[in-house]
Amino acid sequence: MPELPEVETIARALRQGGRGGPPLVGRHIQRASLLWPRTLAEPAPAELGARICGQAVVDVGRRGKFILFQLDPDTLLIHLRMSGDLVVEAQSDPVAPHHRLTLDLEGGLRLAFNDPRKFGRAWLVRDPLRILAGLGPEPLDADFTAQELYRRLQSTRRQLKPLLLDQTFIAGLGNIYTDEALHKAGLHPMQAANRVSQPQAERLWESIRAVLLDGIQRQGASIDWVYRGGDFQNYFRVYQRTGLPCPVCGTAVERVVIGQRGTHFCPVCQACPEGE
DNA sequence: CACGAGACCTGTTCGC
DNA sequence: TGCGAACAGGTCTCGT
Repeated sequence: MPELPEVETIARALRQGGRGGPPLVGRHIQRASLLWPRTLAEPAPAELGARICGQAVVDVGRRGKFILFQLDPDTLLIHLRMSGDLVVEAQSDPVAPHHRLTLDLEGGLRLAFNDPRKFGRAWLVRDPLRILAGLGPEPLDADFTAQELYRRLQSTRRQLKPLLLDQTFIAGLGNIYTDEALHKAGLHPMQAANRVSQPQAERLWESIRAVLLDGIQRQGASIDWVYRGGDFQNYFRVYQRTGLPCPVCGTAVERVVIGQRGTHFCPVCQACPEGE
């Protein structure tokens, strides 16, 4: 489920209400339940309750694909990985089978980290930068310019697809939005980064921002049984559209595997680079 | 440095 | 219908 637009949508809803839930900011945490120990990366499970109880939610934000609950004085970071979700429900609701961590809040509310595949992780730390330090630039920030992207592309020969998925290169892109951005930019997913021209880099910069902003505007993409809410899946250009016509030229969309990830592209619009 | 494979997990869908 | 294989929005680690 969770790439930058989905994570942003969830963070906004938790901060200001939305998706049917009330805002969390200002509420104190009264109780913590860890139902799958490995979900908590830090601190040791035995320390969680005593440390988090009594802290208030000061703000809810996002960095890359991390959701940040700014407490006082700690920060709770949550990464949803493949199948995680955050839901606000009543404490009187039954605890769903895939809830891995729940926090009881003032007002009879429960914040639940639901994660069928158990890949998601939570960190309760004093300094969030310790966890976030390695992340690349935020693609929607003002200081992430086309020039900056071009400069970073020049520094490596890696293929574009795995490079854009690398969170240290740029934060927040996942399999969906990478395929969508490369198609919009007309770049082949196997193209070597340092062979992208400056005009191509500018087009890629514009495309990355456009697909992310579209995704946020649509409140993310809902696929299969995970995640619900957004409708960006109805506007996919290539992702999971193997064999269907490219929206630009009508050629059948192809699927290949690059870096162990399914990759969708138009063989005509995204011209095959020399030697592939 | 760059790449591939395997691990971590469960649920759904596809092919026979 | 049943059953195993393939596949899924992500990242980490290890070997070459």
